[in-house]
Amino acid sequence: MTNDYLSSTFAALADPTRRAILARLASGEAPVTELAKPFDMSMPAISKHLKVLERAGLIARSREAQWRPCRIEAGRLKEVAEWLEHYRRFWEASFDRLDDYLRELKTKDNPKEKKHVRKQSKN
Amino acid sequence: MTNDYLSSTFAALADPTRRAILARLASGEAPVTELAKPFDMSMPAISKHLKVLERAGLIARSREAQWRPCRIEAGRLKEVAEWLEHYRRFWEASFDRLDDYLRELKTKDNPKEKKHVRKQSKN
DNA sequence: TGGTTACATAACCTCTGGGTTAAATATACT
DNA sequence: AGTATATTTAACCCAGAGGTTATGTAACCA
Repeated sequence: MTNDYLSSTFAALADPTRRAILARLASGEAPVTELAKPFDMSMPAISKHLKVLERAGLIARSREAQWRPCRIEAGRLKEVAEWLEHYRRFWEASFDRLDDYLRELKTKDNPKEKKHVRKQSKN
Repeated sequence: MTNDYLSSTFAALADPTRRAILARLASGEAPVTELAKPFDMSMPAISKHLKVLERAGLIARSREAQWRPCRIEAGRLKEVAEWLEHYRRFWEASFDRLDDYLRELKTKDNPKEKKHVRKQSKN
């Protein structure tokens, strides 16, 4: 499942340095040295971050002489967006409407339940 | 900045158990024992996962007798969605149009550049 | 050929994350 | 008061993440 990828994608995004690198790459390809400039961090550290991003499928690296330009690879970000869509109603609906939704779900599934709804196939 | 929260939110979402818990909670409040049922895992492990989700602001817990019902708290998910929006064009635009975009960005910012664009204030 | 630049790999350290079992706490039930 | 149920806390273990310095490799330059 796409499930497997989600864990490594989220893990990769959980680091501010890596998110900053992605933000930089959003304005175009860049070689490693340039990506490293904003950070007070050794090159190997940056290299590791890039490897994490690459393994997570968030960036791709090519070769150009002695440079290794990096660019954003958007597929996994799209998967994250799709995963998030399942929860959109939680922040878009007004709270009242959300309550309505849950109450409806509850009574439809298990009319006698009072405390909490029972497990039901998710998603 | 919202930046601080993003790291803990993404970190919380990087675990499949925790995402499954969120998926379950998407269909309504549930107490801890019920959340634990699908998993071959000790209660303290679940308890820790819930604490991570709570600290990340992804769930909230209340009290009801000896139960601690959990529910989704959508604010942080919304922040993730907003963060993602900055990258939407990367998976939505056709590749040609993306190339156009980057080329335009590049020439506008630094007309003489050939290999790669220079650093520029991000986002 | 030798030096410089760009980057990766190796070896190491430390801290945290995710799991365990055992014990504590809180509420309800009789 | 005494037991059962629900949940958290404590103490521990181990693997992995994120950083370091030192070293290796590859391409360009003179």
